Amino acid sequence: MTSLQKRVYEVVKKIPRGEVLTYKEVAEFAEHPLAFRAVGNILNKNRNPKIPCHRVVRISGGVGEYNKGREKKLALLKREGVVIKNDKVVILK
DNA sequence: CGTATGACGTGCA
DNA sequence: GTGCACGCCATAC
Repeated sequence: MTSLQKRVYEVVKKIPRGEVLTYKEVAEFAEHPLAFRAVGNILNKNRNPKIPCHRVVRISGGVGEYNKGREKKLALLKREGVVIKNDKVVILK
């Protein structure tokens, strides 16, 4: 269990329902701004249901991948109130 | 220890 | 808007 992994889990765990963070944001919050690549890896290997990893999307708004399938991720996000436009997450700034 | 791969991002043609 | 090359970090072999 690396510290990065711990931080990533902490951050992702704190994502409010109906909101999403980008891999880059998660990396920033985890104090490893350049490790967004590793963030994806960590989340991919993660099988902990306490981690809402489906709330982590691409910076371009794309939903990205998911260990249970992109469609599943989309469905979960929609169900939680996230607005999806043309298979892309609408990130309001 | 070097290489390859992956839930990614950026830059450029 | 699309496609491709490169860079980044962690993990698997």
